[in-house]
Amino acid sequence: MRIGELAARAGTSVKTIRYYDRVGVLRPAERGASGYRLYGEDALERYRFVRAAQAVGLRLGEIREVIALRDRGETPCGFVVDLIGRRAAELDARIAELQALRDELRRLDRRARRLDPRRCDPGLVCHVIDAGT
Amino acid sequence: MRIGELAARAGTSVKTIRYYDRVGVLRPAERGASGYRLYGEDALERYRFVRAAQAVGLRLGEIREVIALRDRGETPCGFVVDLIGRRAAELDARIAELQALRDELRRLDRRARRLDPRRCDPGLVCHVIDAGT
DNA sequence: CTTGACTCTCCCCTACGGGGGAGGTCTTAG
DNA sequence: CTAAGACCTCCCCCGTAGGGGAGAGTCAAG
Repeated sequence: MRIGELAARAGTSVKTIRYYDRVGVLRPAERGASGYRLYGEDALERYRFVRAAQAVGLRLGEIREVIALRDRGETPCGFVVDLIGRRAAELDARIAELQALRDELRRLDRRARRLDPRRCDPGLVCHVIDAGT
Repeated sequence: MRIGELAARAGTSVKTIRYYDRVGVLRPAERGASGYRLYGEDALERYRFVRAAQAVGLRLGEIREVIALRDRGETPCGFVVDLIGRRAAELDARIAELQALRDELRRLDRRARRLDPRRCDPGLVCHVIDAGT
């Protein structure tokens, strides 16, 4: 099938399919004489895999590596578990960071309620933030 | 003082100070005859405010608005509290999202341990991810 | 044979906060 | 006076996953 049909059946845009070709996660089976990308039925399944992998936080570059392993006949499971572990660690760090920021905002908000806006120091931009430094 | 001295005293780069001028959060007091940016002592304090505001998640565009309010003689406290509230809500949503993803990764990891790599379906790219769809 | 839908490549654009470097001017110490 | 170092503007670059549109070739139906 051609790119338009694949995109329609996959429920995505032609641009996205072309982009996936470019980054190497979804290559067409072949190119027609006119240069058109031609895909087999398996392209649909492959597309769904890419989406599922993206949904669990893998980047297209990583997904490409997973697919390359598979195409070389190896089982990418170990590699995938590794990736997932690393992503989980990054995620934990990121969540902790955001939590800390969230706590800081809560603190600022409580302080803002205690401060009197009329007693704002004119030399500062805003005592809500300035004093919290 | 000129831009190099301000950057050194603030512990940042000249590029950053120029960028802050461009986006309007830290304007020089004046320009010398040669076009050089000239800053007063207060620039250092203003710089610190910008950093503090960035640290609590405000974007430069928002910081510029806060400063503009202040420069118009108004107290930006209410606006700042508003901004902080909105940022907190965004943060909550983002944290929940990342938590959900983290839980999904945990689930995948547990499943990967139960699956036998040797019984990977050759028709799929990776059963760890595929089956989780 | 023509027309309209489809496809191709190529290039610029998004958010965000700057970094790198070119090419030209200014200042200041020796 | 001259040379180094500081400064100026302007333009392109990073990451991520595409979106928008130009200009040109291709395919199918009427």
